[in-house]
Amino acid sequence: MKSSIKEVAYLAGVSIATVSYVLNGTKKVRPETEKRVLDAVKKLNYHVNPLARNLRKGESKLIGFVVSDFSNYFYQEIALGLEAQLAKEGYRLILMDSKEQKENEIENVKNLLSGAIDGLVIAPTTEDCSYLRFLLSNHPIPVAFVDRRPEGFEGDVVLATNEQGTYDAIKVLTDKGHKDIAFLGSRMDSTMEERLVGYKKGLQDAGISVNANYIRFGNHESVSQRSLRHGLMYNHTSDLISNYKITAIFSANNLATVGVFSCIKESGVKVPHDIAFITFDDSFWLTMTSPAIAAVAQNPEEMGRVAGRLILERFSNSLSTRKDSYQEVRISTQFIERNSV
Amino acid sequence: MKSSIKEVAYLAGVSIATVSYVLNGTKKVRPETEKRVLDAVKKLNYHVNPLARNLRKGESKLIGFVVSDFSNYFYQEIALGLEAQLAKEGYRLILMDSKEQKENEIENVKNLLSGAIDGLVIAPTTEDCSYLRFLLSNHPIPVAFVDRRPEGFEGDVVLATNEQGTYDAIKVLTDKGHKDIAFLGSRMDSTMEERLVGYKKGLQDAGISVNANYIRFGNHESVSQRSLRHGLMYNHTSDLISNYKITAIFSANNLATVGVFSCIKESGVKVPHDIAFITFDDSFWLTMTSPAIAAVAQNPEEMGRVAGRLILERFSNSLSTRKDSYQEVRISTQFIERNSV
DNA sequence: CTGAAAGCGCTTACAG
DNA sequence: CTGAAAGCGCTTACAG
Repeated sequence: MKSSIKEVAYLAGVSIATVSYVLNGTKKVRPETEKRVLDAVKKLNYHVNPLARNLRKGESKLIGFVVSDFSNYFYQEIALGLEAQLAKEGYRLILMDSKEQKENEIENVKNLLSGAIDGLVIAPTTEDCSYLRFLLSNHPIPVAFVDRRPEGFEGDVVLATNEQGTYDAIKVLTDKGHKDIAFLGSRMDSTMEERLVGYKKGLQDAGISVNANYIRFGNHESVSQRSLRHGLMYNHTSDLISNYKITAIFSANNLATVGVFSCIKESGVKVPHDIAFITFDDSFWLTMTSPAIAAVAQNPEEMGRVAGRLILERFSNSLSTRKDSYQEVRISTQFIERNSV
Repeated sequence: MKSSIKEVAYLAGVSIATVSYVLNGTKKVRPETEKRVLDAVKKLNYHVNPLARNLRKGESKLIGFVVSDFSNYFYQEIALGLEAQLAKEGYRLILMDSKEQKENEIENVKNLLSGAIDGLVIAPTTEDCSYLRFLLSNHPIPVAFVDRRPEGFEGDVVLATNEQGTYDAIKVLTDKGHKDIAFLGSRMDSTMEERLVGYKKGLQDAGISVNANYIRFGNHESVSQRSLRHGLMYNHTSDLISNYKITAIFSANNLATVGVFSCIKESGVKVPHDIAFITFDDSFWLTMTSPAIAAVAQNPEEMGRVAGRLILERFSNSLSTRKDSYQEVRISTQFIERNSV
């Protein structure tokens, strides 16, 4: 059933080179000849064999996306933007989930490399990306990172304005007179560090001193949205509510929020009357709760689009070898006011 | 930097055939020879060029997944299960979002076919899949469908137990004495039809007659979770609450629920006191609302896994040409009781 | 146990 | 404007 370029050439009475020229528009061909080729193509319902083209051109038009936790909708939206951006230039996305485990991440990259990919986008599970030095030593493909800045390996990076976003939220709280504001983050990393800086600056600018008891983190373990409901964040929140005189909580990412808000809800604490609440990361469900939850919205889809753009630029500008040109792009966040403050 | 099989052969003092035999274990090779090859491989940090292997073997180890609406977490979880299942056999997933538009779906399939894929999984935007007949006529690859049964094209299908799941939920309501139960679905299709059958049977078995006014649908337009909040479902709910004496609402999918619950919440109706509420499709956020929302949980991850298994079976059994062997697999749903009933 | 050689189906200098 | 031919880097009958 499947026909090859040879059959087309034979049927059209030309060489396979001419068929290729017509199909790719790489050389001028006499209109009459072109028609004969096109007729033969249609008659045989011929399609170029991409496997052969790939080998010949040394490219696959495939980009790998290794994502730290695909069950987190934040990353799903990044994938959405990335896919859309790549599609514009005829590239396609291969998705691999690391499930918050570094070893899976490494395995995924290896797996991707053993297939054929032209570029790599990574949302790393932890900042340590030194393993890439070895893995990529014989694969000169561009790599872009999203959400966390890598250590031990260089590439383009796309991050949110974590510090500013948090600062904005804290300012909303301090403007309303809050002085005892807790900061809860699911786990410490470079991104969380930036948010913490925003928190501290926000307090400082309002003349409030930082209380170390009010700052809590989860652990580096793998955590799913579901298990988080009654996990470490839940306990931290419970402790803060019971034993400290906090009047506001800033939850520094969507994973933490699941545990924090579960606790708030189950404790019968009134939001915002007893405690005001703001979360980093927006989602549609934040309007389904009572009250609706104010949020610092990231723009994950845009982050994905930009990561895609950065990778694609490496192909067109053939900058892929120029290490000095790596870009760090910040995507701005936006405070979304709702009844929880 | 990149070395080829030739260089390995040269360095090891053997033929390229022998290198291939060692690397693939396809033929017995003298241990001593094997060691020389392996040493050369390590020394050169050689990796097989997948592009060449693909051409030679006529496969890409790539499966395309064309998903009707990737912003819907239901499909994201299917992708998760599918990816995991395929990874087990060394296959990788290419993801394409149709954004609820048939034309995008067709474009995605074309795009995928013009690249190299060994199989296709489709969550179709509408049941009409006759376009595949033409597109796949020269691409003899297996196709599996999830979530909706295709019309005009055959393949393996994975569906939830839509009728039974709905029946279970309605029974919970009728057992509690509800007689005026509304059914709201975001749009009519084969899957929704099955749920509607479950609804009607549930009422019938409880000796309650169906009231056509209580059954409402959205339109076939593209709908995002966000825009749905105050869309057609919201209006239907508002109408039902204001003008009919309903005591319970069954929302037949997660998209509808966003609009329905938004309206319930904003209307100040007390759940479950004034109106009991159950939704099809579970999600973590259903416990964040007040009250938590009871749900008929599908198992999208399992649906993805099974779809992957069905595709992989077609490769190993070389059944891909046997049209008569198509399977329809039902993944069971589970009622999850929460305070909304 | 090992190798020479064909061939997967293209694209692209090169020649005319 | 068109074609003969090299070659991308593998795998695999086939021969010995």
